[in-house]
Amino acid sequence: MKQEKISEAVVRRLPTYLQLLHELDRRDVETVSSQELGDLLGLNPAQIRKDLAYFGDFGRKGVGYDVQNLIGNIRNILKLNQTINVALVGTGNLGHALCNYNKYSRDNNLKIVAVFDQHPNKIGTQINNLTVQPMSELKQTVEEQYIRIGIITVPDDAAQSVANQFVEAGIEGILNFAPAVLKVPDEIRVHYADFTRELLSLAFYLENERSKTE
Amino acid sequence: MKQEKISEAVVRRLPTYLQLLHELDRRDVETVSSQELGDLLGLNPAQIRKDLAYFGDFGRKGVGYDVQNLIGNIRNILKLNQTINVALVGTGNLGHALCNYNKYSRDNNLKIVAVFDQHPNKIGTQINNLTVQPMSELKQTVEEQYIRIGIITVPDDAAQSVANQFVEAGIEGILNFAPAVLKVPDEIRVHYADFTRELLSLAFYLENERSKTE
DNA sequence: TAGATTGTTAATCGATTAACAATC
DNA sequence: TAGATTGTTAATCGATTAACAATC
Repeated sequence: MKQEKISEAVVRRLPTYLQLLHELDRRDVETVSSQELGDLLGLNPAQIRKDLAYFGDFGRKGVGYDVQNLIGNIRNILKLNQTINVALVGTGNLGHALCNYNKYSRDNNLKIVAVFDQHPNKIGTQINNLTVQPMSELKQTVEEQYIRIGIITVPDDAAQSVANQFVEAGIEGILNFAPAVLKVPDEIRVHYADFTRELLSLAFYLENERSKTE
Repeated sequence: MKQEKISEAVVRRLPTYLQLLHELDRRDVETVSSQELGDLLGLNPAQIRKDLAYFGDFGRKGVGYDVQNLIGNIRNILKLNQTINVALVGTGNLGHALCNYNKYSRDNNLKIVAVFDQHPNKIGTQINNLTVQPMSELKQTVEEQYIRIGIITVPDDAAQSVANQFVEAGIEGILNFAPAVLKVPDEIRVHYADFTRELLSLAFYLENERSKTE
């Protein structure tokens, strides 16, 4: 283990590793080699070893990695062993989907603990035990509940305004679902979960000129 | 313009460019330089020029890029000027959200034209003018409706099975929302829109040890 | 014309992969 | 011990950035 700066590419692979390891664990696989992981993920085994080695010596020479042990280590790296509170703004379909989608609170400790909306007729309604709050309460709630991550699921034209309010409230990171580029201070990290980007770039790779009779 | 192989990184930036250009167009901006685009997107202007130059000479020296003209060109590159039919499997919250979310059919021509679910009690229900169909009809519908892209919004343990059926039906690309790594033939392209990855990697960047009294 | 900005080549930077000594 | 596989260094590959001639 050496303390270099960890590249973003490395960090983005960690959740994928974790996902696969959880699956292997469910299948009662106890040990896995970088070669096997590479095969399953379509990655170079050297890359996997190098990625993991940034954070510690997790493997055993001649043996490989202990699945449960590696899961624990990656969870630690990603800070999933502590509870991280999350706020969500925008209770449209997508917001609802995310609130209900507790997959990400099953294995990790990221929890949506507050939900906000700008629409007066949404305020006060219940989503999954949470009462939709007005935007005016955002700052206070973020502070009181130690909320560290904000999720934005509002229409694109409202996204920047919500981001500003999150920043103002002292959030550390933003996950933005709106198809908009956000401007925030450098110390705030924004990740984009904008599926239109994925969908559009997918279209690029389609074959040209499929004859369509119509 | 030169015909090299286009790297994935370049392709992934194109939707972002397009997004911003649409916004500039709405603000009646007629011309934009790579410098301005770079400022707005946090990218190096040389990179933007180089990205665009892969596909053609879209700019004018001493002037910049005509916004509407560049929009048209990028739309062409991404094949958004033809209608591309899309199928969706999984009518949970997320599936509903995507069906209703017609943002991506406002500016581009990717259209969800068929919806499927495995649950008997979902079949026959209506989502946005579309009748939920059983999985048994997937192959035939894909063929009849020239569906080229499949979206997967089922639970992770069902994702691979759905992917197999999409491949079998002759789909060209898959957008997978399930937190699972899919195995498909090389010629099928899979993009992941798995927000848990984004959320988990975001957690990595949080400050350590925020003292939480509780 | 003078100023601005492209398209592109060359230089730099960073990330991936290969190779192998260490060792379980 | 022999075989396997790590952790890590060195080599390669690719992507980003700088620089600048071409030209609007």
